[in-house]
This record gives sequence, structure tokens and C-alpha cells, in this order.
Amino acid sequence: MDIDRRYINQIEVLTNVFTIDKNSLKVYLIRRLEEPFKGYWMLPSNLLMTSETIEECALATIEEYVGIKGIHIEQCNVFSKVDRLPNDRILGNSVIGIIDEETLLMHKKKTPYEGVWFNIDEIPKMIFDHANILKDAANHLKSHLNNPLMLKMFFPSDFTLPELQIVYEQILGKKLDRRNFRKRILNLGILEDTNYKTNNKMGRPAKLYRFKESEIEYYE
Amino acid sequence: MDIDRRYINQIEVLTNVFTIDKNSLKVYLIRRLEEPFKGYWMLPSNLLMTSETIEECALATIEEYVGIKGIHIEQCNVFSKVDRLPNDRILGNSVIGIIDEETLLMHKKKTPYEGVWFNIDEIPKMIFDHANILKDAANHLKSHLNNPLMLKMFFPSDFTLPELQIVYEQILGKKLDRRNFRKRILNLGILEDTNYKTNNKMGRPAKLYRFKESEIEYYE
DNA sequence: ACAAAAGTGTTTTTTTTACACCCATGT
DNA sequence: ACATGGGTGTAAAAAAAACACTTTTGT
Repeated sequence: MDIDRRYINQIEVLTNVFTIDKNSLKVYLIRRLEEPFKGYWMLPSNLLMTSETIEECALATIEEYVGIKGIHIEQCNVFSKVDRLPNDRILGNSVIGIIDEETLLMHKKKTPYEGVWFNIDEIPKMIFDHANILKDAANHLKSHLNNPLMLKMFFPSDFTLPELQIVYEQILGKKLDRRNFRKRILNLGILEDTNYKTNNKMGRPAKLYRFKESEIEYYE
Repeated sequence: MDIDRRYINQIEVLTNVFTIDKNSLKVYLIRRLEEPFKGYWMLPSNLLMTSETIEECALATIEEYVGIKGIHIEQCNVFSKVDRLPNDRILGNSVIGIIDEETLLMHKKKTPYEGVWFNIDEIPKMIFDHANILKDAANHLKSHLNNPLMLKMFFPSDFTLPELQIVYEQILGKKLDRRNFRKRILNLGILEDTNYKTNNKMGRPAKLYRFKESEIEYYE
């Protein structure tokens, strides 16, 4: 490989893995084991290999550090400041991953990395520019909230409107009116009633919905 | 630089430079001089150097190929398919640049590249995945149309509402009602009347507006 | 019967759409 | 006076926001 050294770049793929757990939006962070910033938290990341796409690298990274594979991911942003890291020049490519808590528990494999799910508004000290990258990813989530393909990934299967409302509220960071929310979502015409209901321990059972298949495919 | 060769990547910055000229949205393309795809058209591009940011590379590329410097640019998208180019594995980072025709004519320097402004709906045969990248950039333009910082760049200085309407119509690809457009834009509260008017050769002079400074800075 | 959570309807306000005539200038 | 392009208002429709009581279940 005889390429001009001036054009050799390293790219790290930084993954922002989100879930909704106990009615809160959470993100998965791991601890940094080396100096500087030893003990600080970071986004699971890997250098991009020449043999893989950003998406492949992101999925491999999530499998390696979070212990879960094949989740939904989205390209997010690129961070190219020359001094974003103290020593090396590495481009940062931020990717969002979404997983529901139930699927996570079912399919999580043991990893040597002791990651923790942090509530999105209780983010600990993070290394380098990771806090900034995470904040940007949370904004991305907000501005793409109506993507059914993305929303779907917060649930293991069918879901209720109160559950969906919690996803909206957590990502938007504000409470929504239940009646107006139902009207708005159902009017979109992207959900269908499964005719099933939850059997909760308490309270009235809720109707279960799913995204219409035809609506999921086509979204920009 | 003794880095693992598996993590050595090359990144090209592909610039989508837009302008509005004669009431049409145009993009600047140059010709490819080598095989394969000799004679086909391409987005002005350069490999990213380790010493520069994506933005710096994009600006340098636009200066080199288009002959204009210091224009407004925006990060767009990353294309990382391993086989997007036939021989090398090079990541594509797409960037949007915007320039108004008048500033272009004033400040354009001679370049050895004979670029042409193509109407957005009359794009010629393009190399590799460039047509796809350009289409994606045009979509980006559409979805960020309300960014005052971006809109501002279509004009050399103050502008009239009919002129702004043409920008909207061209980017959206559809006609808008004049009265509703005025109402909507003025209601945003981001424009201020300069109290000046155009002196056109024909017809009634139009009021000149500008973006309020305070509104330009803060936009996500 | 009570506690818990889900479901529902109406009114008001705001935003969006549709639509046609008058005004200011140069020739 | 006329041709050219710019400016304006109103009514209808649609979407969003505000707001509180009833229903279904488990205990």
C-alpha cells in the first residue's frame, strides 16, 4: 500500500447506544482504562478498518462492548477537529444504536467491559469530546423522532400508546398530553391495532399496536 | 507513523456547490480526465489530509476547482461502502457549499478546471456514486431550508422576498403562493425591513430585507 | 369498593391553504 | 396609458393545544 502519508487517516466509530428502561432514556457507556482520563466514561468506540463500512464497524463495536448484535443503527455526524484528541489525529464518526431493554436482556452476551446504562440527564464525566458527541446524538434522536424504523427499535414487539408516549417524552424531554398524543399518532396512519391487549398487574389493559409494514420501509 | 495498516483509511471530501442563477438551482461539476469514466462529470473532490478538518479540506477544494474561497459550507453525509470506488477503498464525506452568483462573478479566480454550472434537474452522467451523493445533498438542502445561515448565502447582501421565494421554490421543487409565502416568512420574525427598495428596470420596486443578526447565530 | 392505569370528546387557538385585485415604477 | 412585477387581505380548512371525566382490570 504505497499511498501518500499525508492522506492517511484513522477514523474511530463512536457508538451512542440508547434504550428506554424504567421509563427513562438511557445510554450505554464504558470506562476508560488508560491515562489520560483514566476512570472517566466513554462511548464504545473502535477504529474503522479498511475492510468494513461505518455500519459494520458500529455493529461490531456494539457487539464487542455492549454484548448485543444486529441492532438498528443510524449514521449521525463526523467530528474532524485536528486536535479533538490530545495526541493522535483521529476522525470521529458518531453512530446511533437503539435497542429495547427486553431484547437486550435476552440476547446480551458477557463482555469484559463493565458498561453502565446512564440516564440521559445524569451523564458522568466523559473523556475528550465524548460528552459533546453524545449531546449531538441525543439531538439527532430528537430531530428524527418520527422515523418509524427508529421508533420500532425501542420495543421488542408490539407496544401500547402509553409506552410509545414515554419514548416521545423522554426523547423530547417534556411531558405530552395523552389525548392529543393519541390523536396525533393515530392520525399519522402508520400504526395498526393488533386487537390484543396487555395484561398488566394493575390498571386497565392497554391496546397493543404495531407499525404497518408498508410504512416502515419508506422514510427519509 | 507506525499505525496498524488495517486502520489506515483514505477519505475524500466531495463538495456539492450550489447557487441560484437565472432563477434556477445549479450545482458546479467538473469533468473527469482519466479512465475509467473519462469525460463523465464529478463533484469537485480532494483527499483529506491529516493536517486539516473536513471543513478546511472542503473550502480548499472549492477554492481549487471552483475558484472561490471562504464560502458557507455544511457537513452532509458519509459514504463508506467498501466497493463504492472500483479499485481503492476511500470513504466519501459529502459537504454542501453555497454561493450567490454575484459574489461568485466578483471573486472567482481562474482555475485549470473547466467546471460547468448544471441545472439541478439536468444532471449529466456522473462518475461512480457521485450522482447518488449529489441527490442526497439536494435532499439535505431541502430538509435544512429554514436555516437562515444557509439561506443568507444565496444572496450577496440584502434581498427581496420574491428572490427568497425563488430559492425556496427551486430547492423544494414546487411553486409557492406569493401571499402565503410572505406571511409565513415574515411571521418567523427572522427578517428585518431595511427600508430600502430595489430599482428594477421594470415593474414595481421590491422591499429589501435582511436576516436579523441575532437570529442567524443560533440555529440547530 | 377501591386503586391503578387506559381510554375518550369538545372547544379554542393557531397554522395553513386558497384565492384576486390594487400599487409603484419605467417606458 | 400600458406593461411589468410587487404588494396586500379575508375566509375556509386543517392542525394543534387545552382541558376532565369514564372505563377496565386486579385486589
